[in-house]
Amino acid sequence: MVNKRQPAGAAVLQPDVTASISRAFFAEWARVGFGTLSIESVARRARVGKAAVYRRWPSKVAMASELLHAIGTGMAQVPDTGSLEGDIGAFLDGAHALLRRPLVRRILPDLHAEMGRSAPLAKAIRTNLQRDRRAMGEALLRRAIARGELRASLDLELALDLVAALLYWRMIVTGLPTSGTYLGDLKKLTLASLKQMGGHPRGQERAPP
Amino acid sequence: MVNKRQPAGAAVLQPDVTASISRAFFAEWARVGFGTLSIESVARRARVGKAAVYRRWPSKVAMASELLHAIGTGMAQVPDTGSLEGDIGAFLDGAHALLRRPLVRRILPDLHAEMGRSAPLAKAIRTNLQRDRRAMGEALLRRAIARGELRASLDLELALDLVAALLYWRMIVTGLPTSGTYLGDLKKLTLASLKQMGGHPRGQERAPP
Amino acid sequence: MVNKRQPAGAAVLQPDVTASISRAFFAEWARVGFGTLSIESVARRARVGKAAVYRRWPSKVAMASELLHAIGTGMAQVPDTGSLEGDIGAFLDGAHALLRRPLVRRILPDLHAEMGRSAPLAKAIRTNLQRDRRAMGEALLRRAIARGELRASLDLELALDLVAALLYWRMIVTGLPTSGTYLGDLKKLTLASLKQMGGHPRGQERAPP
Amino acid sequence: MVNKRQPAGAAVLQPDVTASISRAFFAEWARVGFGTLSIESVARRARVGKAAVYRRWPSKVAMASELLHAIGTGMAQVPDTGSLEGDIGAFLDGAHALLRRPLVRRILPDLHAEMGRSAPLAKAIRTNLQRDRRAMGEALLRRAIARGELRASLDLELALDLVAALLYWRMIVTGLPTSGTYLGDLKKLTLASLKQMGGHPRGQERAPP
DNA sequence: AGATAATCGAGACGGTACGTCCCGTCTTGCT
DNA sequence: AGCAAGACGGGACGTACCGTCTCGATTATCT
Repeated sequence: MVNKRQPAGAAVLQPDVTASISRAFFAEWARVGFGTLSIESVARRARVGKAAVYRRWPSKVAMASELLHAIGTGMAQVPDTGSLEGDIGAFLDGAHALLRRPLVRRILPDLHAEMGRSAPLAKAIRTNLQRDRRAMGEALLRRAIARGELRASLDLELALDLVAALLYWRMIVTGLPTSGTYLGDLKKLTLASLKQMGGHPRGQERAPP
Repeated sequence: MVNKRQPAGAAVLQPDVTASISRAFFAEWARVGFGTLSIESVARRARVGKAAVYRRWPSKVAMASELLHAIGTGMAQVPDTGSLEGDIGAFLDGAHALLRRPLVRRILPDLHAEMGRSAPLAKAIRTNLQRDRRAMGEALLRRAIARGELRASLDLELALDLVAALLYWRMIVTGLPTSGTYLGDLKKLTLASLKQMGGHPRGQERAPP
Repeated sequence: MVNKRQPAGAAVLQPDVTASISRAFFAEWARVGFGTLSIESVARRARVGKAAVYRRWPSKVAMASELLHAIGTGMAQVPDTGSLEGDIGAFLDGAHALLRRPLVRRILPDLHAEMGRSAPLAKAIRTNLQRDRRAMGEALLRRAIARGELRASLDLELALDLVAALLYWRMIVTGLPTSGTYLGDLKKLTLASLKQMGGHPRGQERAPP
Repeated sequence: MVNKRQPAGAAVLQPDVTASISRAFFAEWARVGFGTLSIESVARRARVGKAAVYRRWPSKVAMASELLHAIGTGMAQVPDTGSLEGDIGAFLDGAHALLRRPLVRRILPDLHAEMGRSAPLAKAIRTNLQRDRRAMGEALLRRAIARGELRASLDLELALDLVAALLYWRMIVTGLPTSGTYLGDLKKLTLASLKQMGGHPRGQERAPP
């Protein structure tokens, strides 16, 4: 048995207090935005003293970095359905489901805006979340190339942007609705565009019938 | 004869004060974000009394709406170069130049985040700026259809998203650099993708050589 | 003949505007006190533009000095009834009537307070008003000495203070009421005290019966 | 056993902050007058947040009332030297010393002026300070009557006014200096005047030799 | 009669203070 | 030691006025 006594009267950060703060943090973020977000309001919502928050994280940015990291680790799931069409479909379905959650819709653009302002936050997010997601996307594309579904000459950078950009733009930036067929059409467009990438552009220049 | 007399001794808001406030407003926005932006700091930076600001706009949101509108009106320029390739190139060049400006890079994602929170701001922006830009984009595509460069069956919604989304994603969201060739490759990709839209997807399914 | 032409089309400060401002000035002074008194509120009450006030006086203190001087000149009336008792009675009756006026009750202590703060105001008041009143009091006492009603050896300074101090203290400082008999008793006390001044104090030391 | 527990973690107003505010309050009062006195300047001078002031007193008047009361309680000292001459001398010496203090010279007339304007302040001061001082004065006079030094028939009201009025008038209202002999002469005058009060005025009417 | 210039009201200007609210830090006393 | 409660210095809120300054419109004099 481990004799790991705390130095007499030593208390330990209580996990349920931490969890309560974490929930309150994201709820408040979604409600008022990162800039306006105050530790005090988080503590109030978590029914916790302010000191309990500051004992855990030194700042708002540190709090966001750590909590987002904890969430993000389980998020970059690689599907590998066996075909490019299946992989793209699964990826877009997942992203669609994620971006439909109100909390995410509110927090994501705010996070990107704050990253433009706070270098530490930007670094933390880019190295912890975006890198993983980008690596996952690259793997997906390389598998398709290996299967012969895509040309080896395609521009990976551009292809990755293509896969991610449209859904984000539609759902987060424009705020327009994604009608029943939109997601399906988007899948088709993405697939078709990927397939022609790396080819000779002249081939497509004939006027469509 | 115009009977446009002021009511005797009426003082008038001075244009140079308005201009100074406007400059300070955007500078502060870029610096701290919309949520944290305080009227007091704007007035201080503009070397102006707080009352001079409140005399002009009742709130931060009203201020943003009007000032962005004033800026945005001159922004939705339709190029009409005579060919789809030229139009797309001109549009992306313009957007690229715009998104390279530091002030815009800071403010744009913040604006989108705030629009998700403030319905009045969202409405003002969407009806004043996005509607115009979207209309301009539609006109561009319809001209290309009329010229026979694009199929009449293409999904306009999706096509518009395609044209706008990638550059925004790359420059604003990921924050990654747009290398010398990136913009050119993006133009080619956009053009090729547009041209195949509305066609039978099966035709492109043959494995690339 | 004096060739004192105005430079063609010269306008002149309108007397009724000046009078209206003067009335409003004292009314406002009585209402809020000198420190809180603002030119703006005076102009508002006088239904006059702010500039009309500033065109006449450069400051609040200058305004008070000039207006009080204009009022005070007609105030230091020497009665000369032929006897000390008559003179003292007349003086105290006059002072009593003056200090009963609400405007005076309000303004006088405020003026004294402000004089302790503003050297220019203090100088203006002391040389314009207090000097005259003090001279008048001295003349009154000297006449009584000449008549043999008072000793020549009495201390003029102290005697003057005695005549003025009690009524001011009672009416202005303590704010207690001056009952019907108070003023009469005060006259008797003042008279008796003056008469014994300058004499040998031992004479009065016998115990009262 | 005293059950005076605070409700768990209750914070308590810090006495040194209160003292700092009090000092700053009187200093500012003496500097600019009660009307012009701003809470903000008091807080600034005390190097304290505005909230720390408002946490203690709801208004300027309440602040003045309480602080003056706190000061005034230790002020109404009854000397009781055993003789009227000694008592009067001690009282006037004390008053002289008090009225010589610059802070008092500035604040006192301002306080009286403000009392004419603010009923709550007037009530607070009259019941807390003036009542005590007046009671102390009455006791002094009654002792003298008991000793046979003064007539029982003298008018207490008038006598009290006499004792207090002259020094206040001289030092505060006229602002004239109190030369070396002035205070001594004043004592003699006061004493002599008191002794003759309540007697037959005719007895003193014979012309002084 | 017409020209002219100072005075008039109105009000925008840069400021300061209001009294409230909330921030992040720090202290206190209970568990 | 961890916890809640809350006082602390500080800063922004949006309003109300401050004294200064700038307007057209008015008005009284002088040509």
